[in-house]
Amino acid sequence: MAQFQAVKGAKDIFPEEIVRWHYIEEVIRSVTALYGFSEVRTPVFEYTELFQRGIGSTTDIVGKEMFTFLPDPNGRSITLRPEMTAGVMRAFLQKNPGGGVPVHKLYYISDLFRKERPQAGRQRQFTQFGAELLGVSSPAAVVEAISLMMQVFGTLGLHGLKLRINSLGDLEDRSRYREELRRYLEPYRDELDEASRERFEKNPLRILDSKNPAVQGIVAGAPKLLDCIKPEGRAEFDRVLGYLADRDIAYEVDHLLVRGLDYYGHTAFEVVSSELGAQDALGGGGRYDALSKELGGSAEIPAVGFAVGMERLIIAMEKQGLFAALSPRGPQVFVVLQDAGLEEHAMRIADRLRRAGVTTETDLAGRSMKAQMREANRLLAGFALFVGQDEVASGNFTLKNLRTSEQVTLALDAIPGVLLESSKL
RNA sequence: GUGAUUGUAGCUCAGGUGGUUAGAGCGCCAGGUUGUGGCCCUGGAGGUCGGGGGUUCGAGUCCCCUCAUUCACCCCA
Repeated sequence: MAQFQAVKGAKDIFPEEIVRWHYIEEVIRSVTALYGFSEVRTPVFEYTELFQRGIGSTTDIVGKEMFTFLPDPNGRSITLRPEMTAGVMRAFLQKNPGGGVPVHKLYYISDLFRKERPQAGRQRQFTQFGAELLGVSSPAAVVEAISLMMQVFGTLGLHGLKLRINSLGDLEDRSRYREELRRYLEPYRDELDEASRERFEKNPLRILDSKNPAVQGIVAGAPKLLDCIKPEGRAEFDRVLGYLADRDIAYEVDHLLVRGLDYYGHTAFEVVSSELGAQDALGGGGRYDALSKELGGSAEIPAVGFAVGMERLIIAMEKQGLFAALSPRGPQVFVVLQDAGLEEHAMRIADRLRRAGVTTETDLAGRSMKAQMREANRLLAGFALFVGQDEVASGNFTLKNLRTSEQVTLALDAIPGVLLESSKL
């Protein structure tokens, strides 16, 4: 029988890599705290309609990438969450049905599921760190979200990132622009690729971010979305840009940036890294004021948020050598026993050391002393404690410092103190 | 869903035009040191050559199918 493998697009994470996750998570928790964000956890699945309404039924995510199933024959269709924003908004609305609540600042580090073909920086189960600011979407709020995201990157030591930003305007602006774009593209219709021709009908804005060089050439001369935005919207966007400049956050206005999810409006942004290969977006976000009503909320709740791909973050950090300082920590002591007959003594001693707060490893496989010493070395143990007939009889034990190779003989009671003292250095 | 790529020991990989018992490095185990690691030396274990079918006297090598991997497209974090 063939051995089982992890499901396509799903990854196991072992201790060597977990230390990286812990490190990044720690940074995220401390930086979000600086900005007053608190963690939120929502269910991994939601009713399918939530995503259809929230993300938009014409998007690829909803159209072909969701893991959807029926829990029982007559049950409602359920979907493993492909993103977090819709779920967080749903949770918020469910908790605060009447609205009229103060601003909420929430962050999450959560697993998501998308049925895509895996490739570099893309998995079917993946993790996003993200933050949502609910109740305001003022220029100050937008900049707070962006600056939180950038500060996380900065604290992690990432460099060479590019922040791209654009305004998508409101619904009216966009429909006006849609027509203008169609008028511009009409003459080039035959030169567009098949996908773009289809988008011409359904969602012409998405032609803008095509990767096809021929299409990019055509699109380069297209009218700009920003020019179709009403003066108020334009003024707000300029304030966002002003605040960013004030904060020394470098950005680049990208007229071709249109986010793929339907709920975005006004300011949208993304951060790309050249370390990532084809899937170069490290994070992205924007305002989504329209989402709350789309999900049945009684009032429109202004909101801004962003999401960052954790696996991509790890790839980029790895490429920049930012994990070098993460040194593995071994046990403070390894209890080495002379022969298997002393196992009981060794276990008792290990127990005593652990109760005293000393991280302790011991041989569990009844192996030779040489093998035990090798194991101690492999585990990067600080000390070896020898347990033999003589020690048990006399109550005095040999403790060897595995860095310096120095040995001392000590009464058992003195050992925890020595070990705890030495690990402070 | 489409295209390409790769699949040989636990890991990283060698194995011109098909030819006898399939190799290396690292790792693992043991010994050299009958109570002592890291270095060194010696030895050992470990392989349905992804799976199935075919061509052939003979297939790791050639052909077909299949599964899996990786990268890219689509799209997105």
